[in-house]
Amino acid sequence: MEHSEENYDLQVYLSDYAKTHPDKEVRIINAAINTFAEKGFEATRTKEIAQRAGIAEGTIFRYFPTKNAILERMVPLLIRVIQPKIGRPIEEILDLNQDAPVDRILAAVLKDRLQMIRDNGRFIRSVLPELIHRAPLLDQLRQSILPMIEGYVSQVVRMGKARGELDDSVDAKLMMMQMLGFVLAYSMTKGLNPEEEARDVEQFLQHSMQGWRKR
Amino acid sequence: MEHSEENYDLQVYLSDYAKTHPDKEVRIINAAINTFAEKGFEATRTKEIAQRAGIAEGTIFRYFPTKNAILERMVPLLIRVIQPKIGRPIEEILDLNQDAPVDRILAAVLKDRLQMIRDNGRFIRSVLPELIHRAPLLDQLRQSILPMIEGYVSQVVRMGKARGELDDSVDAKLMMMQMLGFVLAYSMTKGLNPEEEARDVEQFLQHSMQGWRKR
DNA sequence: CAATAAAATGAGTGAGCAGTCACTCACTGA
DNA sequence: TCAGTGAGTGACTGCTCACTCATTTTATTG
Repeated sequence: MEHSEENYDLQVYLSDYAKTHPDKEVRIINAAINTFAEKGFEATRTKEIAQRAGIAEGTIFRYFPTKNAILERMVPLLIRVIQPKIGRPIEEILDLNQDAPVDRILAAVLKDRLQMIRDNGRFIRSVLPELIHRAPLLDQLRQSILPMIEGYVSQVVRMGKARGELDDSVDAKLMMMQMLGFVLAYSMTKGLNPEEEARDVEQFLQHSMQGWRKR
Repeated sequence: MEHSEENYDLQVYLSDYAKTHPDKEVRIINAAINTFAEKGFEATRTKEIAQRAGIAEGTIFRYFPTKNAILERMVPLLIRVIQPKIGRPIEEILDLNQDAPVDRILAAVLKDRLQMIRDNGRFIRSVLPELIHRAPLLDQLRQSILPMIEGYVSQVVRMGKARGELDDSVDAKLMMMQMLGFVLAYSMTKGLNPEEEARDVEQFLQHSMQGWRKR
């Protein structure tokens, strides 16, 4: 399908899991991530997962009882990969850079989100589409992500209001939706290359901040 | 799955197709839309489509060579359903209401989009998820929708600039992305009920317009 | 009301595939 | 040196399900 794209490697983004779990299990998950991302869960044959992982088909079932179980294992792993990416940068910016203007903080956050999606695109694409008709797994993902984003955005909003940078009418939920919407629309319509992205983020924030600024 | 939701009926939203095509064919498509929306394409058995359509399994294959062909037929139908919904209201507002302020036009457009998604949610949910790993079909859908939205938004932007309501720096593409993003984020996070939606749309536009207005 | 054509049916078929299991063999430790 | 172990293997199995087709039902025609 997309031959140009490189294989995703869990080792890079979740090295502690890769270190504390059998090599073969990690190889199976990696093979599954990449094949699911390319052709989807249903169209992926366990035979192909085995081939890509460089093992025999039967070995898969020593580590996972069913094909489904591979997908189920992937959900908490995806959460572990993206949750710290959501939390850490905001905390860093809030702690280390207390006096940066709000729009600089938001710009850094947006760029960081888009970078995260660029880095983990394959992993996200392998899991997310399959969750649409698996409500429990989707909820698991949603509930571990959305409240966290909202928490951080309202922290920024409180700070901005206290400093008199943001208008009192600004609602954290709506602001989160505007930012989430930007990230979503951007991921869907653009090819996600870093240079033009940086420009677009600036332009988006320049306009959005006008609407949020104290008046 | 979601028992509360009513069955989607193509007849309601594409009556000319329903009139010019065999009754059984329309029944099959309706049954497929609703079953795909509930369990997804792969998990849907042709037997179940037949049962819901009130016909025998074999009859499906008199109207469609393969199960896949049902999905492929659905894509142009979805386009036919949502394309006029995108075009007509904007044209109406632009033609009949030349002197309405830009933010009123945008509010009407946004509300109309959200209503369209509410009306055709089942149809969209039955088709869209299945296109993620079928690039040609997805492109077909994207290319018939995105340019149209962009065209209309730039029309509004040109008008707004000419009237001195919108700032010269406003970029139609970015504005489209902000609006598309709002619709996307809204569809994903909210339960889509009309009353609170109207309030949120107003709030969104109130802030966004601050950023777009002539200064 | 035959006679013929067309449409509809659903039991049957077989290709495809997740999951099994009898077997292999590298390694261990006695 | 060799019995014991268990991770690893891949041919095999049993089942599912999209699709077929011989038969039945319904529509059309003279």
